[in-house]
Amino acid sequence: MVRAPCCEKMGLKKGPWTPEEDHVLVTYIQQYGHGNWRALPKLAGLLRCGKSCRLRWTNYLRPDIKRGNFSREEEDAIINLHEMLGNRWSAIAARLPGRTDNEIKNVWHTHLKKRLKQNQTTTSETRAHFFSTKTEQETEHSEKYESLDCGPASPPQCTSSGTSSATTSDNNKTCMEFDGYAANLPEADESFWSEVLSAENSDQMVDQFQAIGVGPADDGFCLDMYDHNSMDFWFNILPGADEIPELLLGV
DNA sequence: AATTCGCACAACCGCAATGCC
DNA sequence: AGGCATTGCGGTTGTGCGAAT
Repeated sequence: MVRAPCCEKMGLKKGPWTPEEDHVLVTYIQQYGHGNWRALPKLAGLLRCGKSCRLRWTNYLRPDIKRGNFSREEEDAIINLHEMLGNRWSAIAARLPGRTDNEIKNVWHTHLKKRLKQNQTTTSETRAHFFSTKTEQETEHSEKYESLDCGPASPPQCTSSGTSSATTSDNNKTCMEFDGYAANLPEADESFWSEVLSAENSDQMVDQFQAIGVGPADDGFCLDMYDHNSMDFWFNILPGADEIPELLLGV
């Protein structure tokens, strides 16, 4: 048995709020606060359900709400937070003063998803270029990459469609999701760096790692390369390399 | 000028979490 | 501890409006 929507109760109004209703709600809350949302509409003389009043207040009428377009900084923040938190809109909103979860959700679905998709297309072109120019040996490597335990990933908690991110660390491997697939990559420990340094094109690779501030600890760089924990990170470094190091292939 | 289409945003719905008795 | 009421949250829908045809 499905619970009937609260507003189906006799006489309760649905749909867009009128300025008069807004005025009544704001005046009441300013005067008495909103102790009990369920009781509020009756006390304020509104023909709305408490849920509708709460939503109207939290998403639109609250005095601390910042109206108007999102700045580029805010959009970037949403994208970053979404990468970290997933669709936890209220958690994202908590980090963006004056913005509501509903507003952020709308902006995400109308603007940011598209923006992300465009960026992703650019990245995919880079990847396509990388794989189209690979040598025979690299082909072998990329086949290995493609044959990693890369079954479709379980529904990603913190990734949006098509994006990538590191998820868990397990058995000394870091699991990465990449366009819906998961790959286990090794931890970047000392042996990782010794393999990098002994690779044929080590100078080139080390240059590229160092360019982004990542490298072996004794070279004065941080070891925590999984701060850069997306496949974009790897593809940004690797296009210039002659081959993908075995380590990155999880071999 | 009329109609269609797509976008943006407000509002709703249902489930989950939390609080209270 | 269990049941009910309330609140919070995320997904989805409805509506208004401007652009395109």
